[in-house]
Amino acid sequence: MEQTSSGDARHDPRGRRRAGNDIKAALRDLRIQLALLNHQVGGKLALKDVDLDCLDVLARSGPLTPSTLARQAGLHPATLTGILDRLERGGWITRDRARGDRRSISIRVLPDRGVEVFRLYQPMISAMDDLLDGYSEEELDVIAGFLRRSTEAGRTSTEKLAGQDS
Amino acid sequence: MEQTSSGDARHDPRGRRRAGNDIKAALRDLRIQLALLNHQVGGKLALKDVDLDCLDVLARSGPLTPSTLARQAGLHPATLTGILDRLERGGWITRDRARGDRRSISIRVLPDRGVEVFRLYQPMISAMDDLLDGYSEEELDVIAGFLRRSTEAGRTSTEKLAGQDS
DNA sequence: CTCATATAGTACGGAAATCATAATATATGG
DNA sequence: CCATATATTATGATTTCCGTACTATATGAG
Repeated sequence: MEQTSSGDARHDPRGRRRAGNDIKAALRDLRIQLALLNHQVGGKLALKDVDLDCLDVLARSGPLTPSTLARQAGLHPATLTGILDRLERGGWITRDRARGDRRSISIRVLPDRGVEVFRLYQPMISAMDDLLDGYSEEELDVIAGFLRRSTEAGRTSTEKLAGQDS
Repeated sequence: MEQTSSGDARHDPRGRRRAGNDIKAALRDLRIQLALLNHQVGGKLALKDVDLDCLDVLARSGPLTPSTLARQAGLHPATLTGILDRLERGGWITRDRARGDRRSISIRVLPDRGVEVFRLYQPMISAMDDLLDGYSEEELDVIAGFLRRSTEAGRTSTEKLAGQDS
C-alpha cells in the first residue's frame, strides 16, 4: 500500500537516498535515546537495564519459562537465574511450577508495581501522544507499518548473526 | 473516505487511538529488538552492550571528553573509566590530552576496526534498504520526521526523570 | 518396567564489572 | 599566591556474570 510509482521523472534517486540515510541515522539516535530513557527509569526502580528488559519482554509476551526468556533476551541461563532472583526479591515476578512439565517454571509479572512503572514512563507517553496528534490517520498507519517492518528486519538480522559462528 | 458513526468524518478518534497505541507498542518492540541486535553484534566483537553504546555515541557525536560521554550515556565517571580502558585495550579508541584544558581528555574513535562493525550491521542495513525501497519520498520524510521527534520526546522525558530526585 | 540419555532450572565459585570514595593534576578567581 | 572547583583516574568493597556441575523430571529403547 505504500508502493508508489517508480521510474517517474519526478522521482529523484538522490533525494530518496538522503531520506533513507536520514532514517537509518535517526533510528540509531532513537535506539540510544530509548535505551537512555530506560536506564533512567531502571535507576528509579533499582533495576539494572537487563532486568528492565526482561520485565518488558515478560509483560509483553506473557508468562514465559526461564529458558525461553533467556533465548529471547540473548542471555546465559545461569545469568538469567540471577536476574530472576533480583526481580523476585523486588516483588516484580513470581516463579510457579508449570502444570505439564514439572521441570519447567512459569515466570509471571505481578501487577502490583505496574503503577510505579507507568508513572515513570508517563512523560514519554504524554510526549508521544502530543506528537502523534500532529499526524493524519493515514500517516499513522504508514509509521506503524514502518516500525513493524523495521522490527522484523531487526529480528531476521539478529537471527542471521546468531546463526553464524564468526 | 468512509464515514464513521461518531461525529467527524475526517478524524475518527477510535481509529486514531488504535493507531497511536499500535505505534507505541511497536516502538517498544523495536527498542527491544534493536537492543538484541546490538547484543549480538557486541558479542561478535567481544564488547559489552554498554561499550558498544559508548562507541556508537562517540562515532556519532565526534570526539568527546569522558565527563561529557558519561553524562550522555548516564554512567558513573568511574564506570566510564573502566569502559574506556576496555575500548582502548581493544584498539577501538584513543585517549589524547585536550589542547585547551589539560585536565581533560579527548576520546576519539579509531577508524581501523570500522569495517568489522559495518560488516556485522550489514544484514540490518540491507534489510532496511529493501524495506525503505517500498516507500515514496513523501512517506520517507514523514517517517524521518517521526523518528526525529520521537527521539526528541525521549530526550526531554529522560531529562525530566533525571531532574527529579524521586 | 528399567535403564540410558536428554532437558529445565539452579547452586557454586572464580573472574570481571560497577561505583562510591579518595587521590592527582590542572584551572580559575580573588 | 592561595583557595576552591573541575577532569580524570586509582583503589577497594560489593555485585554481577557465566562456565561447570548438580538435581529433578521427562522421554525413548529394549
